[in-house]
Amino acid sequence: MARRIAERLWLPGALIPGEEVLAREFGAARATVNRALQELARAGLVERRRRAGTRVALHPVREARFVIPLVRQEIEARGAEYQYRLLSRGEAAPPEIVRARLGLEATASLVHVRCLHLADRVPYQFEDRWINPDVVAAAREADFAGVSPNEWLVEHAPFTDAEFTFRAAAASAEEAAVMQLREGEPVFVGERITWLGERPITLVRMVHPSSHRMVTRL
Amino acid sequence: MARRIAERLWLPGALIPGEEVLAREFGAARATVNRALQELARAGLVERRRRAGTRVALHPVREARFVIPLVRQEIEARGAEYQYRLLSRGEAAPPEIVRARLGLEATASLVHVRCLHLADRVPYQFEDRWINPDVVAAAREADFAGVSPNEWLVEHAPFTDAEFTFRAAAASAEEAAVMQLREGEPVFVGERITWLGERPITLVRMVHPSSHRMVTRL
DNA sequence: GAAATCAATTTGTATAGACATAACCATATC
DNA sequence: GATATGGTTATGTCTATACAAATTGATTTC
Repeated sequence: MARRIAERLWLPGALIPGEEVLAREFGAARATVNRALQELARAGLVERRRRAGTRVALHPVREARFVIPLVRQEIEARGAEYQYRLLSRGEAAPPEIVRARLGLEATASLVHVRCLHLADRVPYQFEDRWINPDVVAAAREADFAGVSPNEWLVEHAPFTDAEFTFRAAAASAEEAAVMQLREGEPVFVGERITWLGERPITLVRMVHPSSHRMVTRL
Repeated sequence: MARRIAERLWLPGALIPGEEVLAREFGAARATVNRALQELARAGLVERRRRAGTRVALHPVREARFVIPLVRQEIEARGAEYQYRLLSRGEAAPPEIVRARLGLEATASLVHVRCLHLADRVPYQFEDRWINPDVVAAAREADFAGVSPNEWLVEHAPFTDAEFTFRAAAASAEEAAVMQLREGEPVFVGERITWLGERPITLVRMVHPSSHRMVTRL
């Protein structure tokens, strides 16, 4: 069926035969045709609606999927040597922008960790993280000297929801110093917020040098 | 089952009961349990292997999914006015870097289109595209004056494979001029290559000002 | 002791059948 | 003519059953 769409045997917008008809044609059970069509729908090739039938997507709103591994795995997968350096660790009232993004009270106090991940001794990612100790109490005791908060949280704080943001930005003076860049140089910034149910766990800002590439195939 | 994992009732790395046992426990058919577990596996929460069973993922390699809509839809979805401006259109031998990325012969000649997408009269995306007329012959006739190559290709050239790359870069002199930025200012660059089977269709470079954000929730 | 073989187990996938659910469409009602 | 009503139909999802495929672990063989 994917081939028929690619070869324009079934044109965009066209209604394709019903599951029962296709099942008979392909000599398969309707359940099997259903599974196949659901896969095509997930891939964005067709649009399905009850009673209305299945049609070839007019504007295939495809989606790209990016795996989000641990930094260490990401670095080691490239065959590079991984190093971790803790820059600072403390507890403080977060800046207004962080507080608001996490939807916290004005009185909230968060664990703040800044650290650096290196690949072959070159700065790869600068991590600036705020952790909510009301949800992850153990974060108050963790010293993050040996294990990065990234890995520590995977072990200690499961999450149910997450939001990712990616953008380009100019390196701040601090980021430039840490990453061995010039101030104002473009950097690739990822931001992630995770929740356990309704409660925010952590907000992390991950800064990469502009040589960084996020790639995916579909 | 997702709840059990989130609540650490089933710990990371632990082997969870077999499908048959779970089916009995939940009062469902094994096929249903199988579907549920396959969903959890796709979400990266568990890892499954035949005969070995299902275990809770140690390092939940989650994946983020970004929908890749048409620029116009993206802009209109924000409630902004969409405008399109064709900057140039021609046919030429591509620069070596483009040729190599597409895996083409040195003699290849490609259709080259440069255009601008605006949101509320502000430059939103600069599109620099190369199209392979050997695969999409109609591209030689299309003038791209009214419809952007982005939308034109969706209508005229189905693809089977695609590769997306995102990164931060410094605006070139040309990009800065077109996007009303200063040269060297950070820009968010997306690059997409699509293929029909083995044959490359198009390579597009999409440049956004640094205010652009790519967001997803999971 | 190492390698080959084999049975058991768990997931993967297919089947047929059933009912649920949503949406379209024609008809009836006001 | 506008609004309800209900039948029809395509997809959504579940059940029960069967067999395939992969991998483990024990056993046998050399």
